[in-house]
Amino acid sequence: MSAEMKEEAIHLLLVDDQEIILDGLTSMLRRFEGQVHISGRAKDAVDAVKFLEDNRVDIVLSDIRLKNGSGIDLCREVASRHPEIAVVMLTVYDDEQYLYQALRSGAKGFLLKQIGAAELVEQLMRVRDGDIVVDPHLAGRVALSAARLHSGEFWPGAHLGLTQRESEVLDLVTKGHSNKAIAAKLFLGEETVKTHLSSIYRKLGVRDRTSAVALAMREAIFR
Amino acid sequence: MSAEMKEEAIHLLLVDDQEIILDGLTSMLRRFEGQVHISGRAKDAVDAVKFLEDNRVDIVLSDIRLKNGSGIDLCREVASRHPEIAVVMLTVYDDEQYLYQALRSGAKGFLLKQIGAAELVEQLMRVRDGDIVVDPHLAGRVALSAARLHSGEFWPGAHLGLTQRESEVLDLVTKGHSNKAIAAKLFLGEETVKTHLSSIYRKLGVRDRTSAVALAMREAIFR
DNA sequence: CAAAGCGTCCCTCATAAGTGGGATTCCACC
DNA sequence: GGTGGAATCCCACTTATGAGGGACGCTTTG
Repeated sequence: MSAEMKEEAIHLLLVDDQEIILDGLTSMLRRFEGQVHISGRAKDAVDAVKFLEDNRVDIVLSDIRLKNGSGIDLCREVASRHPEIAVVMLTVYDDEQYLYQALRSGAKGFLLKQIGAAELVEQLMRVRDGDIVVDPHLAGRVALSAARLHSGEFWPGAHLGLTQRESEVLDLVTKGHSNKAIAAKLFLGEETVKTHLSSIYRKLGVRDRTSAVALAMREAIFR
Repeated sequence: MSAEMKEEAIHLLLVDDQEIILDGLTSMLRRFEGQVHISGRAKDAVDAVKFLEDNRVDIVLSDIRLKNGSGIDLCREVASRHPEIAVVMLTVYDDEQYLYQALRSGAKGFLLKQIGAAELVEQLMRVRDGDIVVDPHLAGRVALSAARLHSGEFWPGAHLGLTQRESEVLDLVTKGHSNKAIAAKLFLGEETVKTHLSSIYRKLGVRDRTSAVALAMREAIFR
């Protein structure tokens, strides 16, 4: 405890287009004044970048969706202009895709807004110490995905009983390709594609590619 | 001003599963202590209903998405058990569909979380006085929709240049019907359906029904 | 090892889908 | 009173799609 008290407070910039969130964070973090210090608040990416020019900030805590440009854009901007400043995304979107996008854009953390105050501060301190953090609620799911990807046993649509190959085919169908084009892309005969499609229709309980696409997009298997 | 000061403060119950939001609202509304008073906070619909049993509450301010049941459920519950208590939805979902659903379920207001403190308090006072309020950001759009519906000049897909008939056809295609089935449903010849489809493809810039469906669903024209 | 599942390819056949013409009526707008 | 778009229908033609078979090699699994 005393070891941590010696360290300087983390300087934060809060970025969110909703005042409620800014207020909420401020009031949450007030209880941890020794550990975190709110340097400033911004309502969009432009304001945020401007603020970083002439203020000390260790971590930018930003929502994903902002008014002028997304938090993802902000990540890239900060990563290129101020590589020493970490950006942590704080969002309601409990979505793996967003997480991956954020991390690829240089985010050092991805937390959900349902996080508690103490936990938030703890994660911020870990980021300050060089860690990359992921919200515990997402971490489990992500690890599972990663494990499945590693062993090659996971692909979109697997939960519907589709094989990997069938998923590849359905994906291309969803993108509007003809059987011939799909065959060319996958280095297959057109007949093979048809065979796969027949299996897909049987498994999905549909009669043609149109319904299959509708189902795939509704269930968010592909987009 | 003095006339308003004479009135009693509005007793609020805040409902949201995110602590940040509860904290944010609390700290926002602290500046308006004479006009609003926070009776309590709840994390889900069950807690909220329980709280209403033995506390004075004038307005329930709730998110749409909660842990146990939605804010919509809460609306119905409160409307039937405590018709004298108004429920106001406060949400990030800037979506007309949610708005309509909430109002049909008895909500007395629909506000977006991006609202400012002063405006929030003003809207709450209007609800207390019997008004039904809609966030100004949504109100314009809603009025436009309503006007278009009234004059019959609005249908899904109109913004892409589709005619009303073409939209009907595309809708049925999206639902997986064949040209023949569509013709039967709309009392048309199959050729007519084909003619419409060709126009649709031209206007959407696609080559077949599969891509048209993908586009329609991606753009959320139909689902 | 045998069975099962997957992935690949092949064939035939029926029909659905899509194109490009042309035609008619109705209605609104200039 | 003409122009043009929308909606309807028709025909001829080409191509894509899907069903129903069968066949072969490969792996996994019991």
